[in-house]
Amino acid sequence: MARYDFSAIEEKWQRLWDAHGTYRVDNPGDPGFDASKPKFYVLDMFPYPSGDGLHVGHPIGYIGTDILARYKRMTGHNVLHPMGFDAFGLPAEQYAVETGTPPRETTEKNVANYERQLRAFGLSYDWSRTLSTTDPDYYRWTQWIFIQLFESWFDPDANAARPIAELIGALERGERSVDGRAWSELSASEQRDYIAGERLAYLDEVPVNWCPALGTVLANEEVTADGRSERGDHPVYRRPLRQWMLRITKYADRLIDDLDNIDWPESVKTMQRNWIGRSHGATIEFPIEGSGQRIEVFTTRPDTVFGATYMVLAPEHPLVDAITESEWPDDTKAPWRIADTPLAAIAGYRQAAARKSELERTEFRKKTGAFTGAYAINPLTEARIPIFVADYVLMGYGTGAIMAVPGQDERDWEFAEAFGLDIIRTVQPPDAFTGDAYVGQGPAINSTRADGFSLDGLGVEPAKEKIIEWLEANGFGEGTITYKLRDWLFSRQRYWGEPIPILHGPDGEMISVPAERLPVELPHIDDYRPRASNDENSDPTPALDRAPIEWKHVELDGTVYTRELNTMPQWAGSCWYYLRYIDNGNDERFVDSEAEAYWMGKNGVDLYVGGVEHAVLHLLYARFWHKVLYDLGEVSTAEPFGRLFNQGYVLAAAYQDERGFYVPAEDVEERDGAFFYEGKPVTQTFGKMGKSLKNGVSPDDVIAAHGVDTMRLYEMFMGPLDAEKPWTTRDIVGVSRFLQRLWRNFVDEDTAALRVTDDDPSPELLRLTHQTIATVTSDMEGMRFNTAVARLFELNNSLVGLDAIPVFTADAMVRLLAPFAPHVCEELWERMGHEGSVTAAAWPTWDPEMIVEEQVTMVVQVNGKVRDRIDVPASIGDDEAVAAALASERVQAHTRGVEPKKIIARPPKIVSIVV
RNA sequence: GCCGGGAUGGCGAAAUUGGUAGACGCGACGGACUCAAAAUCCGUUGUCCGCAAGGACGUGGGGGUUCGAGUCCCCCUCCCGGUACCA
Repeated sequence: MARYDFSAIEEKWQRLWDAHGTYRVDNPGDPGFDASKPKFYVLDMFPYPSGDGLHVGHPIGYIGTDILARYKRMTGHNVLHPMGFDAFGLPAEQYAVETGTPPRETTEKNVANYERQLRAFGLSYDWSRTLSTTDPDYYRWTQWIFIQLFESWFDPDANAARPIAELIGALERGERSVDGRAWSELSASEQRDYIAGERLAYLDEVPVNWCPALGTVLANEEVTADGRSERGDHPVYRRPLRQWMLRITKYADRLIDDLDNIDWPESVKTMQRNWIGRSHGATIEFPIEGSGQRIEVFTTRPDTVFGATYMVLAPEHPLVDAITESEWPDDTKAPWRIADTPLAAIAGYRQAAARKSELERTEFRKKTGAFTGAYAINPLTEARIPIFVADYVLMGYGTGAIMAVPGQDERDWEFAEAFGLDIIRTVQPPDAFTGDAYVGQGPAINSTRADGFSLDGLGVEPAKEKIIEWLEANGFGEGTITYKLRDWLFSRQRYWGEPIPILHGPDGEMISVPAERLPVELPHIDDYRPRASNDENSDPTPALDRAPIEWKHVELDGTVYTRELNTMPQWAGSCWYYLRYIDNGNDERFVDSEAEAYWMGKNGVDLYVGGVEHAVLHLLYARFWHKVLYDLGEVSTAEPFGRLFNQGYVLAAAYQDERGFYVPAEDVEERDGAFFYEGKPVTQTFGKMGKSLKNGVSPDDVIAAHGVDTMRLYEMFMGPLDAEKPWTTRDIVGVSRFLQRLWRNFVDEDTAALRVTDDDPSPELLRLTHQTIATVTSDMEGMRFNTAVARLFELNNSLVGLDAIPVFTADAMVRLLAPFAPHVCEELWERMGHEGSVTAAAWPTWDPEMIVEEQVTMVVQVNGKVRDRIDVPASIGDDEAVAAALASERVQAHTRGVEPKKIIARPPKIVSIVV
């Protein structure tokens, strides 16, 4: 028997799908739109089209969503299933720098190649809705959304974004004032600064991550823990720069709280909660001795304030200069006098701290610091406590200053030991406790003031409440909430991104580009190189600084403005693309409201599938933008993605030479269980398939060898969609054989005649067919595609050897398999005499009565061990089941005539006998 | 350290509520067809003892609950992912 070659079938059906617009879906208002059907919006995270093309690990999620999209069509849904390209970003620009090829050309070429590969997978996208974030027709609206952010402020009373015009109106009408001053009392520039400080998009001088090698600043999210750029692994320096920021921090609470309303993996929710990092606690003000000033600290443990025996400021804290003494106080301990004066000690320490890399700060956590010579007063104990500067306190969190409580904090304990500071326990550790700092629960101790106020005996939570009350009553602080989340640094100095649509006026005022002037198109420039340098003190100059002068200057109503030259980060385009698919031809609005209301429904995107690597970045940013649009009435749901699913990575064997470098896996040979590359031995490891491990497998090769339906089936059969799974090329033949066998079951090899009969199936086959429909349907609903395929294997195997396939079974087989192997099933569907695509066929139904077995195998256990299996009627009752069990010779051999102590009957599954 | 997920044959895995552990597939072994190979078809395949009938063991390790545990509870080990001087 020859292997059947499906390539002609696959080519034919892909051509017909395209010609007939099989996967196009209408919007409300379109002539073909059927409003009676429920909607299902199933979305893939769109790819960045790299020059390397796709490997077989990429489409695993796309195939999963495609199967579900096809299943939902067959169960009577209007299915929106689009695909596009996230095409701004560094690689195209770096390629441009190396070769002079404009990023647009590179991007268009890569997009075309990606689309070709994706189409070859037979994915049922509505390609008429495709988009690329780099299309001016698309980024016009990205810029428009930025303008909405710029023209909005966050109204704390409404806990929502509102148009900035409303704020200005309220100020002008006197309904609001600025720090007690009437709006009219403010100068024009004061008014402008105040409004600028309220906008959701604003310029601010902030400490940023400046990467000289990339010539741009980076978001916190783009910098690794050891202080290097996630892209390219270049050093990143902290320095203050004036940059565009988005006020995401105003949404911190809603971004946390609304996680409760969406069906996402718990791990992703946890990552977002941790990233936002909400902590409840208190700010406490410590008066500085001999000065009217106070140091404000944030603590989650205000109940331990009686144990605060010293204070620490971050090296960058603005109060450091003001409080550092010029001479050591007389009672300064000798080890604290690390220089001639406190000023010299602090200056030296700050210099050393600034020189330390992030890596050193985190790797060697030895506590270091310097005494300022100044003292603060603990407002509870009224004790004099020394003020130190130390780099274990970070300027970026809380207030950049802490009260140190060594008794209850491990870091403070370490520092106190190193510097000989007092340690007072204010929480009673359990008797068995042997450690140093005790961070657990327990009654408060040593926490009584001279005036009688006391926390002693209270647990941690009641003590917190009581102390916050005291702090508020006595003007030393209040209960507060602090977040780790910072505002989103939104400007980049790169070329290949959306220009920020802002104009700078001659007096420093800023206006957004009028909507009718959008998009602000990227101008042509000849030299794409970032002003890269290894000098951390070099200044970032936007690439658009090299744009023609005519582009940079804009005249509006007789005033000449200069354009903002920064561009947006890569995340911008992916923040709203799921909305544009709904209505991507619209040049009046970013999305038609009626179409948006229909497709986003009440849960937004019904299923969003992608890699877990976007757990915080893309998914947090997109939720933020969506909420702003929601507040402004532009979209109808509070959350964009009602259900999120993370597909598992595809792993593959990778090979390292003796230097540890990866060698191309496809060129490695195996001999006697050992591996060789160019004749030299290499070692095998396993890892995520991709360029970095040089272990990518090209889908083009797999399709050429086995056909695309085989590839689709194999990717689903490997294992659960959300698990990571190793790719094993050898295993593909299993699914290939399945399709070959299926074809031979349906089509006579010699005559090409259809082997389908009108005869009824045998009772066994009828039952198996109903059972298969039932289990595959439930597997579809649960996205258990691996077991669905296995059930179809079983049904197919049962057809081998039949003279002809009963049409009932043949029909069910083709419909059930169509979402997985659409090309073969379209062909069989046509040959079975159907008009039109199987895509439009109805999903088969089953009769619950037909799946019930009449005879089943009942297990008999004696003392918990299986001793016999008896065929019994499925309807058998307790007494008959027990009788049948006791009658078994094998069972009697183990009960040895002893009267059973206990018999548990669960017919028809099991009878359990205890002797 | 903390948070989340996981560990089942030679390999990928299955077992939806505690009820026949290993469905389905790969590989391996034996056979049919063939000059031969590929392809295809049939059979065997958790481990150990046994000619067999049969028996013992078996879901990372240890303990527990139960007539019965991969599944529930307690303790431990290892692997993967995230995060980390966050006060």
